[in-house]
Amino acid sequence: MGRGKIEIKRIENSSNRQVTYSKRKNGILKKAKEITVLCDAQVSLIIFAASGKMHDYISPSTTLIDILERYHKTSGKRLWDAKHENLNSEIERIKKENDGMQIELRHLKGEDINSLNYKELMGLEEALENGLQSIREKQMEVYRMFRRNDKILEEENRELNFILWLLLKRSGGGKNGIGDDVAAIMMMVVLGLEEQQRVAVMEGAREMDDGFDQGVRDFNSQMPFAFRVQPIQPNLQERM
Amino acid sequence: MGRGKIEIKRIENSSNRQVTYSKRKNGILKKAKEITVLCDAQVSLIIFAASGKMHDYISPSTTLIDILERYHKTSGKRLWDAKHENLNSEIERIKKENDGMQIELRHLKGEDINSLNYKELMGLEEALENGLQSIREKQMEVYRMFRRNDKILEEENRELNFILWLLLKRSGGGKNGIGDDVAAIMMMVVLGLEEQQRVAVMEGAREMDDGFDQGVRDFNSQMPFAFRVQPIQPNLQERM
DNA sequence: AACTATTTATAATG
DNA sequence: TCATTATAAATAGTT
Repeated sequence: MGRGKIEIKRIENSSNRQVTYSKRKNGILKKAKEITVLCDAQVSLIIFAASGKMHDYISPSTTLIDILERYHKTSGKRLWDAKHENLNSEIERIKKENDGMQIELRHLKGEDINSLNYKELMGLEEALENGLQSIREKQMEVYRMFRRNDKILEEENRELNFILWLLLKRSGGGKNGIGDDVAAIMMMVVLGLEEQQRVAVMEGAREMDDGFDQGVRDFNSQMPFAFRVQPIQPNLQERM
Repeated sequence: MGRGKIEIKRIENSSNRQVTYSKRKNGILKKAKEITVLCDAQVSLIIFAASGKMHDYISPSTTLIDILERYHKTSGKRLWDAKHENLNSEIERIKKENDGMQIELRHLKGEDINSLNYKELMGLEEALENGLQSIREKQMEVYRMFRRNDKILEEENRELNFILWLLLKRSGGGKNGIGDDVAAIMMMVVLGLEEQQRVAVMEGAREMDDGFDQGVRDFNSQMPFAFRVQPIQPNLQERM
């Protein structure tokens, strides 16, 4: 239906092909609309050009989904069912796993155990005992960490208090005494020191004092307060 | 394109409509095939007649699924995704539930507890202790059931053995002895009796015997075997 | 994109 | 439903 008859085979000339595509595409769309109106038909027409451009027509009385559902029913062909079935079977699988775990959990919590036989009860008991043991070991570990931390803190506290006391005492009376502000600054410095350095400062402080033993005794009986310091174990707070 | 021009509106004459449908349907299918070949296009065409009859054409270089997938990508329209997404989200949901339970299970078994804080460890411990307690109560219950059952069986056994012994002893020598066959029948009868009746029979048997105490003593020392009887508690086997 | 010669589709008819 | 045919519609090649 044109100036000349053409064979139905791929149009090699690319631009001709494109033009013909455009014309015929419009023709088909028009025909699809017409048959819909004229004959009460329902049409789903999707056309992809070689370029990737898409054109479609769906009869207005319906939807593509509807047509596909009817297509599926009528032709019996699969379409997207495969995917659906995969998903469905995966859901089934996971649900089963789920149920199994749920039961196991309930059993471990001592629920729904009427249906269990003696052997199963023994197995459960063992599992629970093992679990309890692990938990308690972990708790003990945490406890030991606390205690260790406390000890370190206590020791540090004691040292710091002692230094402070020493400084304050000297500041008050002796000829070698230092001022309150200097004592405070020294404390801040000491607080920022590493362990070894702090020990060195301690040694120095001892030598500064006239009678060390007496100083310790006085310190133990007179020191009325303690410093707050940060815990040495990192993450300790998180564990509380 | 016919003997006369027609308006594009529903053909009221049913048979005309049907004829026109048939002709135009063929026309569209032909055009779809032609554009496929001429222009490298990919076409999916599904037509439903008002009668319900379906006709379709899918370009041979592709599949309907493929076209629908491309349609989905290109147009962004939903299609079957709603169902799909529902399934997917359910899978997600269940998987999460699953993971949660898995973690809980592992924790209850004392695994992967390094990340837990002290409070959580305490909670776990309590849960395990509760579980253990429930399990042990259940075990105790089963144990008591066994013991009760055993006691009842033992007692019954003893009584039956005693009766048997009594009968056999008399059957052997005394003037009041009964025959072996009669003794066997009596045993069967006694086995079928209710508790109270059996006790009554026992009493009778005692009176039958000349010296009851001596009889019991003899029985205890001479009886060489025990009867097998059915357990009284039903379902006891299942629990083993 | 428009034009138009020609082919093709199809409405009416038998 | 099938075949025929007059005519409308589609479109290939051209401008």
